[in-house]
Amino acid sequence: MGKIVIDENLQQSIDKFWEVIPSLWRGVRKHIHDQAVEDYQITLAQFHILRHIRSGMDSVSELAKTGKISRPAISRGVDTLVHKGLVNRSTDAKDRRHIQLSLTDEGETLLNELFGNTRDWMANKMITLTEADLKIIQQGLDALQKAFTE
Amino acid sequence: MGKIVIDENLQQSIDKFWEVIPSLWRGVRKHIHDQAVEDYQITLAQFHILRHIRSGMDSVSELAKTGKISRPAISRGVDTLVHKGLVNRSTDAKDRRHIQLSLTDEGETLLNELFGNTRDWMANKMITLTEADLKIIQQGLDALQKAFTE
DNA sequence: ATGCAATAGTTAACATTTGCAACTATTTTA
DNA sequence: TAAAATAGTTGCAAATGTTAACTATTGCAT
Repeated sequence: MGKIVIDENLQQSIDKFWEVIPSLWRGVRKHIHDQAVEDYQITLAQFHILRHIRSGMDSVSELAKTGKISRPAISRGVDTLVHKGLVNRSTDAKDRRHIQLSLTDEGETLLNELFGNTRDWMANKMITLTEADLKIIQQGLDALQKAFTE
Repeated sequence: MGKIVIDENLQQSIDKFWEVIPSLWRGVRKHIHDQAVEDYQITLAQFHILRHIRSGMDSVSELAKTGKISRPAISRGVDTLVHKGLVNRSTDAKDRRHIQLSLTDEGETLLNELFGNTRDWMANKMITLTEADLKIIQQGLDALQKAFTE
């Protein structure tokens, strides 16, 4: 964690990251946001709860920790999703403090549609790229993943 | 904007994007957030306003449009930054409706420190990569940029 | 074994933030 | 030149977040 000598190549990679990723990510989020809000009447925060539940997180505490957001806030978000019929709460026999969260069929469907539409939107943009470009993108993302998840 | 046939390579690139970028970006944001809030007492929203002002946006409307956030919200965010002495407001002689935004020296310094620290943090992670990996990352980001900014 | 600490979740009270609508001031346009 | 559009701010209501307090359950230490 000490002082680092940053060589030119490394510096350029970081610069490029900041040049590309924030605006790209903003665009993706905007697309999802518009879809979620206009077509499905859920907020972006609620969407992220759904997304994380599908990715395997099944407790309020877990969602709060990864979302860097307080438990009460998540608890309320989950509550509205339950009222919308998108999420189920069920008690865990192993640990009766724990309330297991899962998507309803409707929640699953909604998320699949949202992701499907977003994937098509992204594909529409990326269809202009060559096969070689696509390979490079995958390799570049792999390298980033390797660096940032250890 | 019609139906698209998504070939395997394209599909894999999109999958990889979703596998890597959200969690990576969340990590970066968390690092910045912790820095900004704990060391400089500004919120993440305020940080993004500062960042966009430095990148050349000099009006409330412009910030609102790219930030996908209402003008009143930006107006208030700018107001607190002005009170903190990080942003200047000045009237534009060419168009007197327009209030030009700029960073004060203090705002500039704060942003430089924040970015510097974040860059060091990223470099610390990426120092494990080979020169070839770094080149691939740059090329991959270039390709993504090409696809998503038309 | 039992009592104390920790964990999971919710609720209450309060503060912050956001968005919509309305308003002023200025510029564009028809 | 009158009407429409644009830039920015402010008031108010709604949504969202945080801390503190509370219940229920489990883990642990003596």
